[in-house]
Amino acid sequence: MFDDATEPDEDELDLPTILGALADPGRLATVRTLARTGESSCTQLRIDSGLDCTKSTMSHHLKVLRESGLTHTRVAGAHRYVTLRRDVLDRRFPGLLGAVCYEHPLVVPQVAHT
Amino acid sequence: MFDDATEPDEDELDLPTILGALADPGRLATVRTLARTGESSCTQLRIDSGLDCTKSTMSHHLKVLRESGLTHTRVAGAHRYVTLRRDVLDRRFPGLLGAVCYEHPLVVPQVAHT
DNA sequence: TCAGTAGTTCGATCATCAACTAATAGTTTC
DNA sequence: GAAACTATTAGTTGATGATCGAACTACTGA
Repeated sequence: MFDDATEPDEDELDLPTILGALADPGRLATVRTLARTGESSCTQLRIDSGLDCTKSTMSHHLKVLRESGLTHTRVAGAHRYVTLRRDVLDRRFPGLLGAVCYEHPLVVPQVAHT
Repeated sequence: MFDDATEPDEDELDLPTILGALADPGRLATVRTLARTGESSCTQLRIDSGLDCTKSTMSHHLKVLRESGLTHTRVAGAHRYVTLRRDVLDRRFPGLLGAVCYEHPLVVPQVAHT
């Protein structure tokens, strides 16, 4: 009765859909956490991402990420392990993960000094 | 009575907000058109982007793009000219515009041949 | 001044989505 | 099998957003 936990094929990826999945601050934080920690679970991601939400909400976010094609879910017993689909995403949308995952500091105007 | 047509400052840009603006297929097409053609008007963008929508809808999309910080609007008489804020965006989110504006071909599996 | 053009705003509709509580499915352990 | 645990699903509510027609503002030029 549970989902197959399958994600779309590489040729089915849709950029607006992916951007929509990333447009939620919680999901963006989750993707960044995945980029940093690698494979993780629903419970662990809720901790590491610092999201203050219920399990069901986190589960919902993970479903949106999976169905957009951003993540892959590996079912193993009572656990589901989520990973970023780096290879696929880098092929279809080169530079996107990098641009989105790493915080860039605000450029502070510099005053020349000796 | 009309808007000031001002956009947020560089330090106010918010990535989820920008991704949300780009998550609409029509707005993504508009941004790509702007990247290709440079400064353009509401009417021209509606033609060049191939969006089948009314003026009011296009105006709404342009407002979302402007308020997200993606575009700048120059008011000149009866016209409003829209441009992509390349410099600002490339500083705050390096690689994002490139990843989002240029369509990458599907990689077709290759068979080795002599 | 009046008609025409460019673009915005208003108001309404319809769809989507985030969030929650509560219930359920499946696994592991006792 | 019962209990504990992980995670998903169902159902609801409230908010946001896409779209449109119509009215409106603002400028241009005859």
